[in-house]
Amino acid sequence: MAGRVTIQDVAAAAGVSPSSVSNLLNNRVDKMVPATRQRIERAIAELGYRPNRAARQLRSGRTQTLGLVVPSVGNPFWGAFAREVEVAALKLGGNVLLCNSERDPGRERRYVEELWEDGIRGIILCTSLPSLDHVADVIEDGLRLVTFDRPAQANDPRSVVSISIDNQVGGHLATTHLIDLGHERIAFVSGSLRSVNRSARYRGYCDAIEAAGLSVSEMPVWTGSETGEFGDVEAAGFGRAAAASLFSGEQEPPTGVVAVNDMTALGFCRGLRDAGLTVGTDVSVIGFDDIILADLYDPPLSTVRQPIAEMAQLAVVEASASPGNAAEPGRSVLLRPQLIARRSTAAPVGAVTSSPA
Amino acid sequence: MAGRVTIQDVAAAAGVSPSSVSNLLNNRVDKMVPATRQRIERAIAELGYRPNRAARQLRSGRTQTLGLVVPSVGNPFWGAFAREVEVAALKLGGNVLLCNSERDPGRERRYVEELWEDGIRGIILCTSLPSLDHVADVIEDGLRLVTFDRPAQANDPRSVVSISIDNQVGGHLATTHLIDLGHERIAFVSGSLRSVNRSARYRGYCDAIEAAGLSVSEMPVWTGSETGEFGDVEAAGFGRAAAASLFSGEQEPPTGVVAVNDMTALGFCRGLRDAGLTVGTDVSVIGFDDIILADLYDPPLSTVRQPIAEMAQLAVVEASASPGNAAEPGRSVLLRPQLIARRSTAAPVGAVTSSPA
DNA sequence: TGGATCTGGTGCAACGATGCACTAGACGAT
DNA sequence: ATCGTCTAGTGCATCGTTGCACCAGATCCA
Repeated sequence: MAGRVTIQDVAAAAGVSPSSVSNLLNNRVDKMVPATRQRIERAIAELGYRPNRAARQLRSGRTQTLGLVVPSVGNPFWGAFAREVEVAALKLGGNVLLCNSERDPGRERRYVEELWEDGIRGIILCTSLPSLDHVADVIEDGLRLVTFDRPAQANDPRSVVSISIDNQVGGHLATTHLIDLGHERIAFVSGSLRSVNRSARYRGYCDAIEAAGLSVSEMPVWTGSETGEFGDVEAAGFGRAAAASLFSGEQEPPTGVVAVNDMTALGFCRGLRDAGLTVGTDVSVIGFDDIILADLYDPPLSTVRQPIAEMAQLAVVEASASPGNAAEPGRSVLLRPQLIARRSTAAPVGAVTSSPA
Repeated sequence: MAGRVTIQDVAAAAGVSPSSVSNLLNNRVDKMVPATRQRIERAIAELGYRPNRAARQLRSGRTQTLGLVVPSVGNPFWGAFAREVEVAALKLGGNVLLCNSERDPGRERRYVEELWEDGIRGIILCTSLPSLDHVADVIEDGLRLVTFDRPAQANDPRSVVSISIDNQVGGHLATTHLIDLGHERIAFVSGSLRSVNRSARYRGYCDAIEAAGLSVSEMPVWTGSETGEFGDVEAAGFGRAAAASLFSGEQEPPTGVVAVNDMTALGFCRGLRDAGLTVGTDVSVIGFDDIILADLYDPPLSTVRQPIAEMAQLAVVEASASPGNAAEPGRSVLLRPQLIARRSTAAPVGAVTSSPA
């Protein structure tokens, strides 16, 4: 039967006290003669001893388990991220408790509090809310909170670590890509912009538009209703609705579209097809995230890739940081996104860059 | 500061012993006068008491945390399932520890053992391996193992509960759909068939083919290399390779294709496009699972849907079953899959059912 | 040689909840 | 009054680990 060997058994086998075994286990080896250490290590190996987590946590108040709060692992982007987080945690000997917030601030708060009360001291919170007020109490109590996909805000609690790509650069990258291809009427499509990263992407879009000598005010920007749903599952629906709206004939339609993420972009593509248009030929579409389906789509979707594995690794390290370096300041890490050009973007019909007469 | 109130505090506040509080907490209320019970409940509410999980687990050996072992949450199907599992666990007051096996039997075993040794007594294992030998020890020790997406096998340990759709029916459904549309040359595309559910889907395919008076031996069946990779990420690559192979001109190509899952189907569609063919017009393709992208794809992918939410709910209930009803036998639950016809399937060109004259 | 200092380790009381074995007191039967 | 029985609730040892406070023995210095 597994899980039966205790620290006492190891101590007896090695001819030392349980305290010494504990000392070894907790790296208090400075005062221990090498021979003793080896005896204990031998005993541990021979008995196949594994410390009891519950006892450890009860006594020390610490745990190797991380909390991961994502909007929904049902969304391919978050699923991919969750996987990388688990991989990274495994490397550090930790586990991951999975929570789906459905982007509901109330659920976010409840999860964070519950995890905290269960003794979990490190949480990776994937939220795009501008404020962290709803979890401020717990942070003050000592929670190591790492936010992902949400750049730091001025009034965030000091200890918070933020990991994100530079969304403004990403938005710029996507938009410039379309401009370089020759597009001059470029739409921006998103659900509500009340999220930090979305508005940053939008800012990057605006910058690029202006830098090209175009005027944002003349561009078709579709941001759903400001008060509407925020879900990830709904993102595709948004995109579809946006396409229907922008190509309804009420205004001059765009030749290029920057979507706030791949799900929205995919939905937009579907909407284009509904309207009898062809993606990549009639209209260029670029997304954001590079989810697995982007490359599978027909046509393969151009997008801005987030370095998910690297970010997950960073997040796990920060969330696992030993409380020893308690003075460690909060900070913000912005990684650089990467443009992935595929077939959903091309020169606009009749553009200068297309085949010569 | 949260998590500070102990059972002693509650006992003191209610004027009873800690034992009585514990009795209430553990539903040993048969011997307790209602007034006492109410006093305790009041105290709990007023102090905001929450039992310490670690202490509980240490003492009782029980925990509310479930282990979930999926091939990879990066795969949209597993991501969607994981989400539903978490939702169901939440309803029962439980948590979910996430593990990605990458379909590696060694990792599966290590995860299961580790979870067991950490005191977790219920695990939902998403595996397609024909044998459960690699985790038999732990099951014997008392683990409540629920397998998902893997129908029970004759020599499975008795206590194992299996939850799955009826894959054979699913394969039959998909194939019959194509036959009904008029197809007579129907391929089956899969990675290795060394998995229980895939071979069941294949059996359903065979049944349907034979039932239609056609001959399986004349059908193009593509199953990758029997010894090849098994991954979910690779599934799309398989599909693409299969399309390249089946339309290389070496043999008469199929007009309809049954893919073993949606990722493979999507990859196949991409392969068709590589070959200059149009999905739904030149070739009909049907997948399996109904992942979120199936409906977004161009054209929307016909598929066989698994009732994920219902299955997740069932799995969680079984994995959380109190050890009280220890005599409860293992069993197998097969849910019925549902055909979702979309635009990737249509009558074959020149078929009787197409436009007359 | 006595006392200070250092080294390598041990003793033990927690951490917070559990649940078996027990009992104080009420009640009934004789 | 004595004894049994029942009810409602309590005492206490225990789960496995931790880490502070302590200590025996060796070494050093005057």
